[in-house]
Amino acid sequence: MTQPTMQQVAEAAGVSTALVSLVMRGAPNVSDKRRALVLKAVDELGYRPNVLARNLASRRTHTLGVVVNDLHNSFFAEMVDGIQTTAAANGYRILIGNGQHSRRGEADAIETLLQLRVDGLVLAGAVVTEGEMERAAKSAAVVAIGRTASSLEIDTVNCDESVGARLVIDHLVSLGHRRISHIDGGSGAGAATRRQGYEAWMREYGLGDCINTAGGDFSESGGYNAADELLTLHPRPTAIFAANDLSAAGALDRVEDAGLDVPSDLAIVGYDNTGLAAMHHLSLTTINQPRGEFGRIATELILQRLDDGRSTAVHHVVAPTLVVRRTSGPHVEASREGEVAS
Amino acid sequence: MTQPTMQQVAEAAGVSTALVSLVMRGAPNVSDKRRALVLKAVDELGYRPNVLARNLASRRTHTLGVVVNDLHNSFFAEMVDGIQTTAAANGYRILIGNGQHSRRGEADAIETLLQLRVDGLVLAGAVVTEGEMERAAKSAAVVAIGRTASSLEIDTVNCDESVGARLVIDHLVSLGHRRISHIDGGSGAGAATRRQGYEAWMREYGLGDCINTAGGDFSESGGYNAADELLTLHPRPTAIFAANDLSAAGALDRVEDAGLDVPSDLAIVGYDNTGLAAMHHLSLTTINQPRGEFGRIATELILQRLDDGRSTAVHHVVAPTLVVRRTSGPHVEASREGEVAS
DNA sequence: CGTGGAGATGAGAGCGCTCTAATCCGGAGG
DNA sequence: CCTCCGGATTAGAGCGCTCTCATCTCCACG
Repeated sequence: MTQPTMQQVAEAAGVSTALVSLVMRGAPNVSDKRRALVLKAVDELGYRPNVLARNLASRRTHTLGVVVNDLHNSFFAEMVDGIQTTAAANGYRILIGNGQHSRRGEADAIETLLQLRVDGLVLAGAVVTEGEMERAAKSAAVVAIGRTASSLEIDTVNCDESVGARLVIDHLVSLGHRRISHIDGGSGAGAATRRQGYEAWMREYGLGDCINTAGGDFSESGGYNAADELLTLHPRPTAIFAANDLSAAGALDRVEDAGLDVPSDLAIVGYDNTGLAAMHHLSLTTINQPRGEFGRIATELILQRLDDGRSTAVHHVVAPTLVVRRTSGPHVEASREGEVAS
Repeated sequence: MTQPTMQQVAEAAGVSTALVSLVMRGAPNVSDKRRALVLKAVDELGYRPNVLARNLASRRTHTLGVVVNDLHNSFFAEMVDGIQTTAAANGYRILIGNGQHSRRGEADAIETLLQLRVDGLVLAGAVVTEGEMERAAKSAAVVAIGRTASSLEIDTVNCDESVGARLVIDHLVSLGHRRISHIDGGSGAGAATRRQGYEAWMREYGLGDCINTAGGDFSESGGYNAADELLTLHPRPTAIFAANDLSAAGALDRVEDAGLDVPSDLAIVGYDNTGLAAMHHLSLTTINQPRGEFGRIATELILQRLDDGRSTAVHHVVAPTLVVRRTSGPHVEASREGEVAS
């Protein structure tokens, strides 16, 4: 279990440890002869550099820490892909810390990563306080995805939720909808901005009177209950804009239970473009956030601080896009006429 | 950006670095007076122990590496929770490496973690070769989840797929089904054992004649196409056992497109009990694997090697359970009678 | 054949911590 | 008041590597 050291490799190859170090780091000024000698020894001994010692001595880990708020949320997976790809392309490795969905867990993960002396830290959907982020920023380059930060030391990457809301309203209005209700995300991350965007764009279209928000909590059952509430309205809304896909799915359930047809009786639009939305079964119109892009940009921001020495904060805002699927369609007055006729 | 060291803390507190070290590690034989002195200095300087140096000096990292094959698969999230909880309870922290769904990515992640000198390594759904696992086992305690290993150095944790298949067949047969078809997972992990279990238990019930497998690939569209194929059979199967939830969802789609009712015309059972299956909209009967349990057991196996010095391999097999939801119900001959009547 | 200089190699001092062995200290016991 | 003892404290030698200099090679050039 005890591993060979650079010292042993040096002895086996008949050179100095400094030379072995150079070879291991791929330095250019090493003769082919010695390089071969060293590599042979490395191979025979099964030598594996001790990153701990290396990092300690070089005061640089070339490692980025990624703290995800919740591993269960597949939203983060693509983000991590983007981070990992960009990091690898620049000679950095990544280490993932799991926030376990709590502020405490997140703080622990950050601490662990900082103790390991990561060069940079990507906080994805972090719920820790800004103070904790600033504290972290004293030891590493920090970028937060999906939240704001006012410190000069912290960069951010966000999606323009207002644009997202606008895309939804634009889409629905162009389909002839006017009574567009919203199912919000309660106190969840991003819920407030989405709701504000909804209200702002409704007013922009002169539909201030039609603004109507039912309380949700980003969950399926929350969406179900909110839809239940919306269905009792007179006149009934012709479209529902849910704050995320899961609650849209819940709403869809409730609406279909009521015997209404989606989208002809009622259109439903979600948010996030999760795997769920793409399922044939649901085929939900939704807003897509470029998650891989988030990761890529976040990583680049860190690299700028690390390698280019930038020291002012950059706040990146990315525009979301609309993905049209089955659950949205032209407004049809059928159901209302039906009511009148009966 | 440069961080305070133990040296500085010692000076500030007017004690030796050795004493600071003792305080940081919570040693018992330190007077309250000095301890307070040290903690005060730590706090004022914002000192954070350098894990790199600590690990280097102590030759122990108290860190477990977790390599997940694919972060996108939420299957692993619960497993990681189990690992993390158990590890934390025993004074270990975890670091997650992402295999990026490829053998190469996995090998890289393993190498990174080993270079960091993790004490143990949990390979979740790993696709690396056994040789690579054995190589890793030379440097850390290794346990593989969801695959076999013959080395004495490697423990494993697996689910008994045969029992899973049996639970499904038992359930369907007890509901009166006989013509139970299978949608398999092609060459995916676990697909073969699930298919074999299906066939074995069908024979056990004397239903060898009804064995019928349509090729899938663990995907939604694969399930859809397989169901398409199964619906052309005469007589048509009355139940479908899909190798995972996603293909079950695809099958469900196809079956409902055909105007058949689930479960009265055709029952559908999935496998894995993913979040998908739990959705009200699908409400899929499926097989649950105790994922958190996997993680817990895997971690305990590692701790046994690490702290108790076990040196023989242990292969743990866990039993899955059946989760009955909406998509399975008694066999009703209605559709067939309907055909006869027309 | 001597010389200069660029490229290749080596010596050695840390990096920040742990850990062993040695030292210190205060009070119980004589 | 001295001795002794055990807990509290410290000195100092590493852990395995990097990095700065110093040194050594070797060959083109005069």
